[in-house]
Amino acid sequence: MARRRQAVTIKHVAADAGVSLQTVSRVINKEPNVRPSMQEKVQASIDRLGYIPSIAAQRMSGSRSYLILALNDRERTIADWRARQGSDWIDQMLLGGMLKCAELGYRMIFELVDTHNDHVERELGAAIAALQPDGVILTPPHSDNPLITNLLTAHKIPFAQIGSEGQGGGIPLIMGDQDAARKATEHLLGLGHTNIGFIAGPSDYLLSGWRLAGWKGAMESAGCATSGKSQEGDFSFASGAAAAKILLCQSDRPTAILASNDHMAVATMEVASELGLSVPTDLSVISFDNTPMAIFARPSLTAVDQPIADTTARAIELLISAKNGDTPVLGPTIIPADLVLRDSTGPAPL
Amino acid sequence: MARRRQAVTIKHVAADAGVSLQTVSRVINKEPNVRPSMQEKVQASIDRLGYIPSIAAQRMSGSRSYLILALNDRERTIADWRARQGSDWIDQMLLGGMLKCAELGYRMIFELVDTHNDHVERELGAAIAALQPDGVILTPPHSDNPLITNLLTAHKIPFAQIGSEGQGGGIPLIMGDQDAARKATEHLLGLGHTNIGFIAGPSDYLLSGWRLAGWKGAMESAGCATSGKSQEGDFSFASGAAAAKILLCQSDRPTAILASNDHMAVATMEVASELGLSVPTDLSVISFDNTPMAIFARPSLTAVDQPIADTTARAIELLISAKNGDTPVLGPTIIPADLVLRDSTGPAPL
DNA sequence: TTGAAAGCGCTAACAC
DNA sequence: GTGTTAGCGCTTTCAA
Repeated sequence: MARRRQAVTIKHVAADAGVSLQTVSRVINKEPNVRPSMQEKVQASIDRLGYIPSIAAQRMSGSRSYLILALNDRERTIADWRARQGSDWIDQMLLGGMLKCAELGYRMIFELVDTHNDHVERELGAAIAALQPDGVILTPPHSDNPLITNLLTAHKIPFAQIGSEGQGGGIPLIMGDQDAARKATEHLLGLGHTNIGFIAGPSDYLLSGWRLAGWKGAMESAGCATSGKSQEGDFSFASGAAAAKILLCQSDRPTAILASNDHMAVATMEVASELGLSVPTDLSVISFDNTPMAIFARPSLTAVDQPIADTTARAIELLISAKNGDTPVLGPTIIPADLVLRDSTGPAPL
Repeated sequence: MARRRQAVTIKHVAADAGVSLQTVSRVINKEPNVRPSMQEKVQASIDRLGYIPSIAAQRMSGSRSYLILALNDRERTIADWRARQGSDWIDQMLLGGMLKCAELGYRMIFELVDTHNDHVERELGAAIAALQPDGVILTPPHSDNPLITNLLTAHKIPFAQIGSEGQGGGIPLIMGDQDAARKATEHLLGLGHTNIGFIAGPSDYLLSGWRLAGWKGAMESAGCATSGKSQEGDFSFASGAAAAKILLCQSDRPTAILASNDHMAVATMEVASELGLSVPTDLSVISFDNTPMAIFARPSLTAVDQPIADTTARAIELLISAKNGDTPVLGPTIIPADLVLRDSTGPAPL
């Protein structure tokens, strides 16, 4: 295969504009100290020749690769893809991240890593060596993995930690779980519910705690009891069903349940149906995440949306700012989550 | 920001192993004419130092970037993402493509292009100049777009055309639509159905024709009538409902319908329900694509799976072979599609 | 404000 | 079979 050469290089532009390579480089990188007339002349040549810099060459000589690496857990991601159940986490990251990258002249590359073992360091190290990304986006459950955060810190590569409060020294972003849980609970309170159950996520996810706190806070502010009204699941359908069964078989049965993800909410509706309860007449249900499952459930689920796209987009912006040496934002960036109203919620039964 | 240097370069390895750069390069690239003892010694240094070549440097000097570009239609992809209805085309491409790339030492980068206007050339040209990909994967509806295929041909970049018979000079891959349609129809015939309706996709999609031909072929082989039993939709829910209404209001109503995608199949079930027909007792329904919607539909849909992951993986293999100068496969590569049995099909009513 | 020179990490081409 | 040399396209450093 023939040696491949760039069609139009910086040399062509320089020759065309009658200036040095360096001046063209300055124009490309929007550096100061270029006379406007020069800048215009060079830009005209660039446009005329349709010149686009090679990112490989930029990376070779300069300090940037114009590449952002997004890391996801290998096992979970592949399992979701194979299940074809419409878990759209990756799509939403792509939606927010790719478009924002494109806007800023960057590209996003996905990489899967094994969180469970020590391969992480080798795998991530290889990706860093091969690509030299300008920034890395970490996602749960490894946003706070010290093996990863230490490695990135050592390499001086800025990184965003989605769903983390930023212990690792990166840029933390969280999705307003606590506020959203409060909002969802308040919505139910507004519908007249006072006995509202909660199905929590596993405690090793930080967001499980945030969601729980939001529900608890809203309940307590309204003077409603929370004791004995919450059960922990592990995000799976089975665990949701088990939790729902416990809550719904109590003598003082809740008239509404807030479940920490869509799977557990669907399970709750199924259990309700088995018990002869209809949703939303006898029981209102609200879920978290708003994956496609929430739309397709019958009745469709009122859900707290997870603003993955917005969060990823913001992560990209902050990463590039950090790379540019801008002063970092203090504290975690919170992306607010909306409540999407559908058919699984209604007024409390009399 | 400090100038970033590679931690371990080919030089370090060469020094460590006491050989020339070139020898290390030969080992990395698995070139012949390296004495086994040399190869082992160098490999030992590589392993010990944890050396990984920089793809930017490889691209700069050599003829490969180790990057594969996957092109998708901007408008449709973004619309799907925003709808959050679980269309998992991109996920499946990622599943098949990313894993295969990783296996072969490549990376996959996604890019969205506007198919509708002449921006394509500018957009794609820019992506090519910036990334210099070793191969490009084209997806419907622009697998045969001459603006794109000509540009790639001119740049001598190998490209795969998914869902195309290969008019553009690329590597064509198709997903066995015709065979699958035949299989699906035969499945219905096997259940005793003889009056089987078909809802076609829009005629500007090549695969619409293939699916239609498969149904027609199976019907004719079985001696069943096809005239008046097919209606064209445009893949939307509304068009599916309209087509189903026409088919199901005929005096000689079909006992089974094969719809060219999941949306139109769900619409068909809804229309059946309105007409007081129950699925699958009175009417069997089979869909194409097997997106998450097919799982969540009630009853769940028996569907022809679209093997996007397998197809993408194969495309990567063929692209890299082409890049290596291997002799191309003749004719389109056909990836067989399976029929996934669920609850929307049953024996023909008596 | 602009230009010239050096070099990033690697491979192709050629010499030995 | 192995080493040497000359770049790839760009930015950095330094000089003018």
